[in-house]
Amino acid sequence: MIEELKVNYGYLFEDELMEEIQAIGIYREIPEGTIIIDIGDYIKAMPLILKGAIKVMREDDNGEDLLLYFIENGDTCAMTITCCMGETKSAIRAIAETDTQLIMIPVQKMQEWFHKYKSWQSFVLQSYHSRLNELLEAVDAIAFLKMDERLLRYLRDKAIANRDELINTTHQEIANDLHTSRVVVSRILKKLEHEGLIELRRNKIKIHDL
DNA sequence: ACATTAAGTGATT
DNA sequence: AATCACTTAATGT
Repeated sequence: MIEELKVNYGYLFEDELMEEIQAIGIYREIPEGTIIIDIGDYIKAMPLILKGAIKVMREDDNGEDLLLYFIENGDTCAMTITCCMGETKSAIRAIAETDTQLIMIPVQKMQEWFHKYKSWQSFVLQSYHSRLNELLEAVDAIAFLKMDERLLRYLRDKAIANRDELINTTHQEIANDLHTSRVVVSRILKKLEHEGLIELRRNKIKIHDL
């Protein structure tokens, strides 16, 4: 566990901060599919991801999901950062995309460190910045890309998050993430297969050139 | 062998 | 791009 922390964050934080993280942070292992943070939850801790990936979803009025982006090793959730500033509820849902190892940092500590450690401050700001960019990309994708382009992007993102070109999912699940229907997903996937970009099997999609 | 769930397809809006 | 209705294929019991 200490190893994982070193590998992912050692180069970012000074030794003193690393020790505080180890002393204060709560290590957790989260199985795939677990809801880590749900919409409306008050956030009391900030996760530092050691291993695995998390998908961040938004929900519409009808309770339908839409995937915003994936977060991976060495990253954190931007929602927690905003929430730490005030007493806000989460506007997103975070689900473990794969089995995930992370360290939970109490919000109070994360505020304290913000003033105490320069490296922590820039890490938080940097994360916030990249999450915001990913969010804008997600908006662009929904607004300007056609379904086939969105789907291809989705597959690539998912393959990267999982660090595996063989994706394990159903067409129905993809449809849910992209907020479309299963039939549409099946058709586009068939098309992509004919173009030689992917390979389809039951519950599995292999991506050829990442 | 049968039931269940995933995926493929034509037609319609 | 969504929905319906139906078929076919894969998998579990």
